[in-house]
Amino acid sequence: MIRFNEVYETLNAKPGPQHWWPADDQFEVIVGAMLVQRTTWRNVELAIQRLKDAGMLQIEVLHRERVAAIQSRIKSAGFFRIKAARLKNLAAFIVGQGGITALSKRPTSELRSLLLQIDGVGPETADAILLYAFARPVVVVDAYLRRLASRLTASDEAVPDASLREWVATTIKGVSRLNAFHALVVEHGKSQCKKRPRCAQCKINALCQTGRAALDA
DNA sequence: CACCAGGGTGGTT
DNA sequence: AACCACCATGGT
Repeated sequence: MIRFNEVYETLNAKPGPQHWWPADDQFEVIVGAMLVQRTTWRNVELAIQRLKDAGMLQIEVLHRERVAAIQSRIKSAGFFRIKAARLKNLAAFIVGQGGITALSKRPTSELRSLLLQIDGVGPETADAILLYAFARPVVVVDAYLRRLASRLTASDEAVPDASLREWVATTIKGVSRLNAFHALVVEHGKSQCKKRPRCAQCKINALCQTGRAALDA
């Protein structure tokens, strides 16, 4: 297995963005999680700000708002038609569940299956919401982590998600560490070479060099 | 001009 | 179960 604590330390040694998922409240985190799908955070920030300016970034308001009005505010985040419909539906779901406070009282596994019922919330978004909005100790498995893990294996083999979850969970303990770990993985992933199968050609290869030494037999 | 970004869904083999 | 097209704007 891969010892991700060494990966963590390696990535953490490099200076990077500090407070990673800035938001005023839990709902803003959840909205951001939906908007950031297949989009840059930069474009999501603009959309969130435009929602705020219109006073729409509140559950009850968004729940009542016209889809067309939501669309016009989030265009910068891309896929604005489906995302607008999903945001409105998301607000309706939260209202139907008795609000964020009520949801916060649910056990993690139960909350996860609830989130997965929401249209537009898949495994990754659900885990990001659990970790960043509800502060649950959850491993977020995304494309960056998969690629990183495959590069830490001897011949760039794909690592099953279940193994990734298990390995990260056993080496990265606690909400704050899991929080920082996912942030580090994403930040590193952005600058990591995607085309080469090996890390030798990458601009940032320090991680993969040390990372390979972190492999168990 | 092509390619990509902190995915998910629905349809086809 | 493994692909596939699609969603759409903004940056490089």
